[in-house]
Amino acid sequence: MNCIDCNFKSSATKFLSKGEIEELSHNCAHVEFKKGEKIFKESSFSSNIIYLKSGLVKVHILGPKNEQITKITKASAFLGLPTTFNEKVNKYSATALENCKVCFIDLEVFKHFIYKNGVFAYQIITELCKNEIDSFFRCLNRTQKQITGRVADALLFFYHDIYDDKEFILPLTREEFGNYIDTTRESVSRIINDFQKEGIIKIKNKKIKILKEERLINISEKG
DNA sequence: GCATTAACCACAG
DNA sequence: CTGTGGTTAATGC
Repeated sequence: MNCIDCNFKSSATKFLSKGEIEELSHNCAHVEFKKGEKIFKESSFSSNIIYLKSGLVKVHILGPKNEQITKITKASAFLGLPTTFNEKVNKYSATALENCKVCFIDLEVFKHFIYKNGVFAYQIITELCKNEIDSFFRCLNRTQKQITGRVADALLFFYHDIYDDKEFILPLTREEFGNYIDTTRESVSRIINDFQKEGIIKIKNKKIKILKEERLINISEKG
């Protein structure tokens, strides 16, 4: 496996020197996961940085009551920075929502790049900052919007950030959808059906088509 | 009080 | 796994 020819390089990896790419090649394992498989597991040992090359993933933590879906990430992205960088044990799990291609990068080698290559480090920091801002907004939305607004948010998220298409297959069960936006599967069902009755979306099982984006944005903003 | 919101429970496809 | 209906608790006019 040679990383030079990889078509899925992260914005950071593009700034590695020839020698560094070579070093990466020798310390990186490519693995494929099928939909539904766990990529890494909370409270298990890990000494790798995990990079998602293609596919879609849910990141989740087991809470006292149920599984909380922290975020949904599509490629390309680093999955296990905060969980591995200064920790021996994973603080959360990641599960494939679609078939995924993933690279496991040796932590020591990765750290070495950070020490030696400033531009590489800068790119990593940029990604981390973006993640933090995203999580701030998700926190805000979760706590200050009511469920209708959160469902609208999530639908717009899938449209804008994940599929870039008004019609898509929801990669989550109703239960997971609930865990993602902090509510119950029943509420998700009801609100999605209400949206359909009002002609805002069209839904058949997991297949969703957004008909009135304006209305969704409006609902999302109103909370 | 009365209405709204949302969780919980139960039952049925 | 989903959808629906009834019930209940909390919150807001």
